[in-house]
Amino acid sequence: MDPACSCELCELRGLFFESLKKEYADLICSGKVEKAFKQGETIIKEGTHIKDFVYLKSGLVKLYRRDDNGREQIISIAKPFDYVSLLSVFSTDRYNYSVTALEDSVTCNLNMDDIRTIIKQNGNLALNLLQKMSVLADTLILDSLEIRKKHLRGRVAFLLLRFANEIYFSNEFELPLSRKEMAEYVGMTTENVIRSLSEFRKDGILKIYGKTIQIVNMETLRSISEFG
Amino acid sequence: MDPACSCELCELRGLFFESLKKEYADLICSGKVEKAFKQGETIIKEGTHIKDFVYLKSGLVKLYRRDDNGREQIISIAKPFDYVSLLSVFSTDRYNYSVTALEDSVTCNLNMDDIRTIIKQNGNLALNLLQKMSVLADTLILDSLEIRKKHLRGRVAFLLLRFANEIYFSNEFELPLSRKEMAEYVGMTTENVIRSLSEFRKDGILKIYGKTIQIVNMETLRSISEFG
DNA sequence: ATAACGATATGATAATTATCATGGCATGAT
DNA sequence: ATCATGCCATGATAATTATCATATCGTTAT
Repeated sequence: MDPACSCELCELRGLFFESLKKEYADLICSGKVEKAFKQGETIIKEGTHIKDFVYLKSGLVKLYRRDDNGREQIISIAKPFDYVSLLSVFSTDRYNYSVTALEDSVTCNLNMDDIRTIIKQNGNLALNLLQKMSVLADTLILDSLEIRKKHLRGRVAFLLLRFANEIYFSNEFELPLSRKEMAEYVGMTTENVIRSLSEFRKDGILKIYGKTIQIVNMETLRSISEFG
Repeated sequence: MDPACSCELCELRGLFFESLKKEYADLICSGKVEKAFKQGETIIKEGTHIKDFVYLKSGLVKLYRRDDNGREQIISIAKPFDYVSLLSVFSTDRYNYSVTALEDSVTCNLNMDDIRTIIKQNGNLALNLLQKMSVLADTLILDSLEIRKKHLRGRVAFLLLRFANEIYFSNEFELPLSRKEMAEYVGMTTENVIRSLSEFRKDGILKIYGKTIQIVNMETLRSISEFG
């Protein structure tokens, strides 16, 4: 094995390498490129030719599209272990969304041709990928339906709960999104995101210090998210 | 080859069998079950254990979820060649949506364990499935974003165009959905679907005879869908 | 035949949400 | 320093959409 290849130590290796024989793992590993991105930097640009299979080692990124009027629509927030390029990567040769870093992030890029070659010879990897892609697609679709059926306050509550419980695992966190981006995520206007946050603050559900949010009353927030 | 197995003649065989060696194709083929459903019948019920890999030979079906308030949300309309169970099938052991027939339909059900076994030994099939799943997921997500950014009239126009141009390939067709179901698909109320249709009729864009729709002015409908 | 029901349809009104205007407060550029 | 710019914030108003009430029509059950 290539001694310069540290994939065996990578905290993500299980996702990929658990299903691969050593020789294949080495091929992937030696072909990989790690890239670091600062907050705000573009990782993938919509319309770009797909060459790499990208996953996120650390940080936080947003996937989004720009519509005809130049407005952005955020598709999802991806955290480490998520396969950033997974959706488009097998369906087309160009990305149909962009990805930018919400926090300083590190990606690991694997060569797409290598991946294809290995899949053809390795059924376990294929099943593994099918499963991950299936989970991802399911999640995105269910989230989308979930958000759609809520009122504005419920959408903002939903987002805050997501950050608290599934990303930062804390009642207090710094929002990685601007108010505008939150609006782009849940399909409402910036003003109404701000208004909802202000109302939550006035009702004693949150404390807000700029981008830092402290959830004071998790239960109420939860019931607003479910319907209130 | 099993002489009773007519998969070689199936119009769908290309989707599956083009990537399989004969021996595997025979295994799949002899394990398949074809099922016929009348309009309105349930094909898959949310929460049910997944045993089969289902695809649609003929007809038209809706995929939908029931939310906590008992309301239905339609995820998509699937037409022949679509892999009805594709989304959940690799991610979980239970369906998280239901499928019912909008028209008389025939499905072909393959044994999921067989599929898994064969994928492990057949990389081309795996890549083929990955690609199809990727396309499907992409489409669902982009459609969802597309619908979300439109006003109500635009959503109804979008739906009508979809039926005319991608399903029935005609300016005149019989709606496979009730007004209520159209509303559940695009996230609006039944009354407003009806109102939009009535307005299109008054404006001379459509002729409506119950469930039969004739699109008189395709261009106007298209511009309403895009934004108007 | 008649009653009951669900789908279609329309209007009036209420609720929700977007848009527009304005101002404060940071931050970075000149 | 001050200027411009991009968030954040709030209020007033307009637009959009949902809800409620009511009626018709067709179908099915009795």
